Amino acid sequence: MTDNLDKGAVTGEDLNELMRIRREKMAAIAARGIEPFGRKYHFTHHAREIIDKFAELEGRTVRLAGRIVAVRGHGKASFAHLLDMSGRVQLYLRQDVLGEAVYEEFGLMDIGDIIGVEGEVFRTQKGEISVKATSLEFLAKSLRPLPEKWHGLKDVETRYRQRYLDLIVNPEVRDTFVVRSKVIQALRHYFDAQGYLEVETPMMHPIAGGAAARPFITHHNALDMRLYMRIAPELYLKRLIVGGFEKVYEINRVFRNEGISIKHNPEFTLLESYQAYADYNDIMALTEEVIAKVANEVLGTAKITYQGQEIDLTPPWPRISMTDAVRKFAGADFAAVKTVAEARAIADKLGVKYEPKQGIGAILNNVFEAVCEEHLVQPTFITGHPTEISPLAKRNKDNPDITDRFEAFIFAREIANGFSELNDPIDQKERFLGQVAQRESGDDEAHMMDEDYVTALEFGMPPTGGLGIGVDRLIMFFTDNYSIRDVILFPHMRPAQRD
RNA sequence: GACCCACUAGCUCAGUCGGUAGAGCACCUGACUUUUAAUCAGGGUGUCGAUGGUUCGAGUCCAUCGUGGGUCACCA
Repeated sequence: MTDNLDKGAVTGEDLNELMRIRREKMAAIAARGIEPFGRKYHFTHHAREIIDKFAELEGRTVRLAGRIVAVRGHGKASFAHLLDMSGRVQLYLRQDVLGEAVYEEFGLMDIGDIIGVEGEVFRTQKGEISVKATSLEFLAKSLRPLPEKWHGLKDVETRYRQRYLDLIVNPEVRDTFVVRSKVIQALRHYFDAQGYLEVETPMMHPIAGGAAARPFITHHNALDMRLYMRIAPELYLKRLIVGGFEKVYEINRVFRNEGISIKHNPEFTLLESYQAYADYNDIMALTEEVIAKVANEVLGTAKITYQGQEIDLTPPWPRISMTDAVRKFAGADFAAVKTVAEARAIADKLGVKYEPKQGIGAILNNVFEAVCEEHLVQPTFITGHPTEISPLAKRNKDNPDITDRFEAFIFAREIANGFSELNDPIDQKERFLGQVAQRESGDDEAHMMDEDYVTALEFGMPPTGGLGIGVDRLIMFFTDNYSIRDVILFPHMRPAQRD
């Protein structure tokens, strides 16, 4: 494989003028007996600290390490800005302080170079807190020019493929991923504090279960067997509930072999939690609480603005059944529907599509998705999903055609899904058989039969409430990003060049 | 997968009716010891995504392909 970006990296051919000049500077540095690519540098402060603690640091000597992101030369003196993890601080470099030789070495430094600086903290005449350099050290010569200082890097393809550039020049991108880290930390905080045990279950499954999605398929050589990248950790987490862990959760990647869009990446981060002796009402309360608490912990407020729309995450969130939602927004009463023909008639009238194999429940869900979802801007729980589309959820006590299940919607997007878990192994096996029949009739997203999971249920699983939260989508709301690719460091892309 | 749009200098972008490729920043040369999108004088650095085609002549028109973005479908 050749990467056109690195063409000439070894041979020295095909370099554009900007890169050639940097190579020449690198050679000039080496000719002075200095390593262009340095070694360990002991720094004492970050840029942010110089600013924040100026009162105590003024006049003191500090050591900083970071990347040069701007240079303003004035003959025998220069200004530069140094960027590190914390932010940026100005450097002031004077020939009479550094000496002629070191000042010449500064002349061999480019925007993009990573350097170590020792100097004295002071404030310039224009009032900017700065560091007057007394020594400089090359830590890494940058052989390629950075994107432009003012417009930054806008080309989305380059931003995703070379995310490091995006992070260097676009501060808000850096902020997004700091928030992402804090959100995940806050989620762990919450579940840990509630007495949940964080666990890790297999990413490679002999049977891809726990969701309706097409899996990625791989192969284990030594065992000569097909394996699936997991589409959900659900069935393994519930095995742990059978094993006696009463509260478990997992935050990690799942993989679904589906289309890529503004809302979908083939691998995404899912939080799943299970609580024994609880039901879906408990889990709804947990869901609204954890999301509001994470918002408060990370953003300092439960009122967020997403795409110009204020969204209040403060509990409690309204709860409305799927049937009631369809009655409200579509004016159709599925509670009165007794036959598939009647359901189809409603769908036809509303212009909603359905497939021949779909029953009343699936058609109801189609109508809900087509007509109701768009209205669910403020956080809302939709409950009572049809049994037909919920093969792992417990049936409602009064109506076996629906389950004790909910989905949480924010800004018309599903953000969480939970239910009272089906713990009746006889019913579970029948549901699996129903799924298998659908699979055999061509639905490759229907669930597979998982005999071992049924066996686990036969040993007895306590009544359990379960939850799944799409973590990337949550982070999209918290960082006001419209595309899931903007909250995933390295979103999936095609290779830049194909043979 | 289908449809629509985009691809020009390192970056951000212009490029009219088909007639020798442009700007700002960055970069190079020179000046400048408190600037901050530093300033001043000079310098254009390019496989116009790729390959074919039409044409006297293609960044521009046509076809195919590639990559990206958006919408739809599937999904969370």
